[in-house]
Amino acid sequence: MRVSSEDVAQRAGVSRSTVSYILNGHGDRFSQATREAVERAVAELGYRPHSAGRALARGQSDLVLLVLPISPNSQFSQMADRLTEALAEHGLSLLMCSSTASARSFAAVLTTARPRAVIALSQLSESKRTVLRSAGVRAIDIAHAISQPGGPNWSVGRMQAEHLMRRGYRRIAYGRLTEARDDVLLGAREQGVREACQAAGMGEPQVITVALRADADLDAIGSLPLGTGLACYNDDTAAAALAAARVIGRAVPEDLGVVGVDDTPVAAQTSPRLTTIGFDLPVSYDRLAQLLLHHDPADTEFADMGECRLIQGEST
Amino acid sequence: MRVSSEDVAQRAGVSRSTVSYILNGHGDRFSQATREAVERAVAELGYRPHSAGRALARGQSDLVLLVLPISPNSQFSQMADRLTEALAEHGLSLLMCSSTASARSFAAVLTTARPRAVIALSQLSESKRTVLRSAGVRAIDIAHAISQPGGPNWSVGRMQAEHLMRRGYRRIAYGRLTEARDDVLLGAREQGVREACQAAGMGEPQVITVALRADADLDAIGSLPLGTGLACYNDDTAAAALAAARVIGRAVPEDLGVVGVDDTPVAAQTSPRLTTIGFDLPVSYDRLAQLLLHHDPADTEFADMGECRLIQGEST
DNA sequence: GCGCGTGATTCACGCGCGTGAATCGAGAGC
DNA sequence: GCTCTCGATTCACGCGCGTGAATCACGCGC
Repeated sequence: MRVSSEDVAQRAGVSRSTVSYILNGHGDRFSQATREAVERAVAELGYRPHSAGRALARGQSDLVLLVLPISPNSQFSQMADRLTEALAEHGLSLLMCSSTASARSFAAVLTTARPRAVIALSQLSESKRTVLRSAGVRAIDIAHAISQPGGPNWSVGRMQAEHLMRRGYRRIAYGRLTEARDDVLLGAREQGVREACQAAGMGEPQVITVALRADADLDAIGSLPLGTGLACYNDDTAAAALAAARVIGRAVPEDLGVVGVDDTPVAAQTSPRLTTIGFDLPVSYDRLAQLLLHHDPADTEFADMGECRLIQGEST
Repeated sequence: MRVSSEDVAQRAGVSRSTVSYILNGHGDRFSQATREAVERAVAELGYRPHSAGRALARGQSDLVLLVLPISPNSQFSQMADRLTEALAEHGLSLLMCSSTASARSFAAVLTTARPRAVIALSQLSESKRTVLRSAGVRAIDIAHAISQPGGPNWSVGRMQAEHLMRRGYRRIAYGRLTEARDDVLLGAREQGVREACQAAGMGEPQVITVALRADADLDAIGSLPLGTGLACYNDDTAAAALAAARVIGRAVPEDLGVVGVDDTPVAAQTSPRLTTIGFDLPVSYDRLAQLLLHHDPADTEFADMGECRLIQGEST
C-alpha cells in the first residue's frame, strides 16, 4: 500500500505542506514539536516521497546517472547496448544498477525510479526478490531462465565434460568460482557436467573452488590427480587454474586438461591457449522489449537453446 | 526549451487530450486527418512526453532497470557500490547506463529519467556533451578530471616510464589500446610517459597499438627493438603484449619489459607475472554526493593526487 | 481595546500527463 | 422539423509533490 505525504500529514496532525516543508530542509520555520511529530510519522509509516511527483514539481528527478565504460568485449556490454536500442524503439529506457549493491539501496532505487520492469542478468538475492514483490515491480530473471535443466547453461556444462572425455581425460573435476554470486548459472553448468559424468558411467566429479588469488588456488589445483580434466565455471576461473598449474609444475594439457566458458579475450592470451566454449545469450532483445510492454512474461520463454560452440585451444 | 503536449496540441489545432490519446495507441478513435496533423506536429517540434508527468499519471515510469553482475574485482564495481550507498544517504539513487550506447538513446535516457546529474567515468563523446548541455543536465566528467596534466593518470604514466628506466631499459615504448574509448585516460597516461622520457633526455617513445587479438598484435610487438621497455595502457593491454611476445619468441623481461596499470587479477596470472601500477580513484564518494546536492562542482576538485603504488612482477 | 509585528501553519496553484465521462456535430430515420 | 445515433473531439479530474503567498494565533506596546 502506497503511503503519500497526505498520510504522513494526517498521522502527524498537520497539513501536507508542513510535511513537505519539513522534509525538504525548511523545518526551521516550524516548532520543535511539529518537526518531531512529522519525523515520527514518517518513520512509522516508512514514507518515501514519490519520485514522479517530486520530479514533476521540481523539474528534475533524484536520479543520478553513472556512465560506465563497460569493456567492449564483454557479453554484458553487448547485451546492454542492444537492449538499450531495442527498448528505445518502444519508448523505454534502459538503466543499470550494480547487482552487488545492498538490498536497501536497491529498494531505494525501486521507489525512486519506479521502473516498469527489472531485468536481472545475475540471480537476485531473496531479499531483493522480496523488495521487488512488495513494490509490485515485475522482474525477469534471465540468469534463472537460461539455467533451467536442459537449458543453455546446462548444455554448456555437458559440452565441457563431453569434450574432456573425448580428449581422453578419465577423471573430471569442476572448478567453481569462490565469489559465486551467479549461483544459478554456476549451478546449471555444474549440473550439466555432473550429468554428463553420470551418463558416461563415471563417478561424481571432484569439485574445487578457485579464488582468482594465486596463493589460495595452488592447493586446489594441487589436489587434482594427474590426468584430470577440469571444467571451469568461466574463462577467468580457467585462466587462474592455468596460472596455478604452471606454478606447481602441472603440465597442461598432459597432466591436466582445462576448459573454460565464454570465449573472452583472456582465453586467447593464456599459455597454453585456453579451450573454451562460446555461448550466445539466447535472448531476442526485441521480443524482450515486446514482453515488457505487454504483460506476464513467463520466465521459461527465454529458455530457448542458445548456440554453444567449442573453441579448441591447447589446454585440452 | 521544453515542449509539452500542450504545444503539440496547439500546433496541430486540437486539444491536449487528442494528442495524448493518439500518442498512447488510442488513435483509432480519431479521423485520419487529425492523426496525421498530430504526428506531424510531434515530429516538427521534436516532442517527447515528460517522464515525470507520465509516471505520475500512470503510476509507473518508462524506465527499465538492468541489474548487471559487474565483476566484483573491478574498480568500477567498487566505485558504483560505494557511490550508490553514499548517494542513498542523501536521498539520491544511482543508476548506470552503458557508455557505448548511441547518443540518441542517451538523449532518450536523459529526457526520460531527467536525472539530477550525470557522472561519467569514461570520456563523454562530443555528441553526448551536446545532448547534456541542451538538456541542461550537469555532468561531472571524472575521467577528464583525473586526467589533468599533473593529475593521477599523468603520474601513472610517469611512474611506468621511470620504473622501466630504473630497470635498465634504454628505449621506452607505449602500448595503446585500439578501441580507446577512454581517450582522455589514455592520453594522460601516454603524456606522462612522454614527459618522463623527455625529462630523462630520451627521445619520443615509440607508440604501438594493441588490439587484444593475437593475430594483429604479433606485428606490433615484433616491431619493438630488443631491450625496449613497454608501458601499457592497462593490464589487459599488457597481458596481450605478453602473450604476443611469447608467441614470437621475445624473452620477457630480458628482451622486452612490460608494465601495466590497474593491478587487476589478470596481472597476477600472466606468465611471467606482470609488473603493474595499482591506482585508487581519488574520489571521495561522500564529497561527490554533497556536490551533487549543491551546485556547480568544478571538475578540478577531483584532480587531487590519487595514490599510485608499484606492484613489482617478473615482467620488468 | 486596538493595531501590529512575528512566528507557525495552511492555502492554493501548477508541474505534464492519461483517461472516463461528457459534449458536439452531422447525418439518418420518421 | 425533430429526435436519435454514433463517430469525433474535448472536459475535467487526479496522480503526488514543492512552494510563494496568504492566513492564523498570540503577545506586546500604547
